[in-house]
Amino acid sequence: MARIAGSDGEVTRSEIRKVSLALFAQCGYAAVSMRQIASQVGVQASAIYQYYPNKQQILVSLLQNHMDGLLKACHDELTASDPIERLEQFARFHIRYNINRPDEVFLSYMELRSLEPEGFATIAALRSKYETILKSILRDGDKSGVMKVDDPHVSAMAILAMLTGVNTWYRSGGRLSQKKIENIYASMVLKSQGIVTDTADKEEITHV
Amino acid sequence: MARIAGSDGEVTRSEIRKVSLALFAQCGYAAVSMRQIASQVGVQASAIYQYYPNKQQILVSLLQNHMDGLLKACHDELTASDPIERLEQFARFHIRYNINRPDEVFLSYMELRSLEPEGFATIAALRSKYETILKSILRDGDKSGVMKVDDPHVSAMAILAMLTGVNTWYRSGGRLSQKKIENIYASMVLKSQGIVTDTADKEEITHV
DNA sequence: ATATTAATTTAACGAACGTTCATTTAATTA
DNA sequence: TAATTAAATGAACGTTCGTTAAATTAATAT
Repeated sequence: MARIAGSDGEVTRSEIRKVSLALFAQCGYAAVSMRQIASQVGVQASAIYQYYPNKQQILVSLLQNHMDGLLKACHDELTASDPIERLEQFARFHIRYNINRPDEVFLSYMELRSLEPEGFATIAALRSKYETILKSILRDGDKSGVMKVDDPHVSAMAILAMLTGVNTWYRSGGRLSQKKIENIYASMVLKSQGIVTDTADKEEITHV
Repeated sequence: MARIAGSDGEVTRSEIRKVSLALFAQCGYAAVSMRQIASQVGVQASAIYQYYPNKQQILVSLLQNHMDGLLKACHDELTASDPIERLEQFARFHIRYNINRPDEVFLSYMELRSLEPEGFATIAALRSKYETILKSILRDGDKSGVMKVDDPHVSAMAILAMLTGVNTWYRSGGRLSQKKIENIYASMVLKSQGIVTDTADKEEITHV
């Protein structure tokens, strides 16, 4: 056999992406074989080489794609100029965007180590760009006195870790709605940087 | 050749552990071969089987060991009875303990997926035990009114992710001392749960 | 109808994998 | 000193790995 009736390169390409993403996230890049991917796509391993030059490039392409989408969406959603508002927008955006892309996020944080130097540099630069957005907000908020930021770099890392961590426990259809989760995390992020939210109970705070 | 002059089983065993830990953390469990471990230990691959029945058991043993140590140390350090003090003790302990064991922590969070069902159940139970310690503190603090905890489970996950995240950026000999980092994180954790720290600047908070 | 391009197959490559086994040498015990 | 145990070796097992090459069929363009 050779070409199959009804076969379409674009469909196969996107199937390879979908399957690779799921398998890499579930088993880890190194533990997944080309034959495993091919099998789930419904094709022989050699067919994958029509679309990607090698296994490594599948990973690079997936990560590149994710980071590009993240940066673009973030830029579009951060509309406020006030630092506090911007921080809240960032927190809510990060939760909302990542909670629906658990596999991409997991890959982005876990498989940087599987990248060869060139791909690593590319992806690390994109991540750094994203981190800088948050650091700028924190620096602005601290300078204008509306936040208490001990160290912008540490705060940024702490906030990102906290927000991204939602993917370690959240499963759709669980006890809490995405909106509720977004609210809880946004509130914790603001409070962690010395911003008092207006969710009533203000007397609680003055007991010290 | 066979047995080497001066060879000692206990030394080799601990070398295997040390090397496996470093390699698993750096490359991922699946990407590391028995020959690779053996080579760094200075021995043939077959010699490893004198100490571990298979590759999987090396990983299980490393993770088991780490979680046991973590739980034991945590139990010893959490001496306070006041919820706020206990939360601060927990935050400081988690940072201090984990910051000096980056490889173990990385493994514990990343390679659960590499465990076969039996090992997975064991390690997951230990982790759950640790998480419960933090959840109890948050529940106590919320009930007695000294904290504002939206949801103990979410707060616990958020705090743990935030604290554990320090290992993604901290490198010894960097700009900040471990003590300073501990302070910053402890402060953020307390604030995130509605506790106002006594680091002055209280008027900042009342501006809302 | 024919030629070309797209999509896939089958077969094969050498290398590396985890693991087992029989053997060999060093250290310890009797 | 002889027998036993401890610690390691080297060769080999069948399997799987990523990747390449040539062949084959389907769809499209001429």
